[in-house]
Amino acid sequence: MSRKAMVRPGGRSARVQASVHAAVRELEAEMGREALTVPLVAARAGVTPSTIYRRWGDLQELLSDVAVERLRPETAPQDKGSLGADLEAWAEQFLEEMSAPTGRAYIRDALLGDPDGSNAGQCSAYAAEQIDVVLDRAAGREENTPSVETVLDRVVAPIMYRILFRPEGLDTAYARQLVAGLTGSADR
Amino acid sequence: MSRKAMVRPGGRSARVQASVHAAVRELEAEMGREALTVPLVAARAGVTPSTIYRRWGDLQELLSDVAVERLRPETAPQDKGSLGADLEAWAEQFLEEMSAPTGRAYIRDALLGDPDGSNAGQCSAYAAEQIDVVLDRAAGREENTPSVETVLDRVVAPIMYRILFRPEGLDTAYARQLVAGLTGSADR
DNA sequence: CCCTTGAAGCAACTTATTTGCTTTAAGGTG
DNA sequence: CACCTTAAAGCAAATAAGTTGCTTCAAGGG
Repeated sequence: MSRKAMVRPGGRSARVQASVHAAVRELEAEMGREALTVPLVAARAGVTPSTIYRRWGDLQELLSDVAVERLRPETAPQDKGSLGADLEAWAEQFLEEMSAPTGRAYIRDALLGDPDGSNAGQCSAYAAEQIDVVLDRAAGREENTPSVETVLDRVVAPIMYRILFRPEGLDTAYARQLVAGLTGSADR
Repeated sequence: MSRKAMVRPGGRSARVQASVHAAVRELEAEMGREALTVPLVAARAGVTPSTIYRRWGDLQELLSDVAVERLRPETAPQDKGSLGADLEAWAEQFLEEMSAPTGRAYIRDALLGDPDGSNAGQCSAYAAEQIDVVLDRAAGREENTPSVETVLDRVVAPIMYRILFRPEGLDTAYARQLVAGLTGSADR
């Protein structure tokens, strides 16, 4: 979000940004990600290509911004009554969303056009927030809780690693197994 | 390696591929990754741009191929006398290589221009091979060994996750801590 | 209400990418 | 060994993308 963050909040810039993002989403849905080009997006957004080049630099950075928006979780994690059950449910859903073809495409896009790593950092922050909610809830129940860091290392990282580097045979059982390994041995 | 794999082994194709790869490495060293373009690489390699476009599709796929080559480990893991020490040494070195700016760039490139995931899979296979050597050695000493999968989940995945998503404050202590968590509790 | 200023539009220009056709040379065949 | 076959390379023309200097617009501050 390097450039986006500098945008003036209320006026024309905001409208341009919104219409460009909307154009990306529409065209992605209509013709697929492969078919996107800057001039095409510009035309749909009613904007000149140079506006996009100047604000985003290139297609990848624009897609990265849009991808991060789509990776933002929409709902708080479900409350299943215990830390183990909450984490399990969250991890399963996370794995399912992220390992689906569209999820993987968003992750790749987010990483891709991200010179300074801020978009990738945002993705990780989303996961950390969700985990934080689960852990706070468990702490409220006086359960023993691992740290957010530990959950990131033991659950999130393996899932993401496999999605990115070994996309074969990923299923929700894997997510359950990771959570079990964590709650079972109660590390750290 | 989708396209590269189809190349006839001995003849002109192989020479072209070698000279294109060499051109990428030279130009990367001389002018930096940002400055690379297909026409530039082609000129250095003594080849027409259309050759590159037809064989690799675009600059990203070419860079991805080259990046994977550079991520291939060059030496077998050191033998430090015990599983814990071997894993620790390997993990430290892995983290240092991968988290250095050039290592991160190669990882990103490898993931980036990799439509079918085969280059990313190769990266993971390299790590798995190295770990396999360490584990075999430990088994030969009659030590209790975790599975390769476990080491990937508990050591490699967290390191890669942090490199890609949270590049702040990574040091060898982190690698040691991951290995300690694994050998200490002897999971699975 | 009028400046200031960052961002958008426009247009000319440069560079990259695609494509049809021709030529080359590796590898197999008689 | 000369001759085919064929995948891949070269070439060049055409299209498309990306860059840039300059002009115009409109939000926000005085």
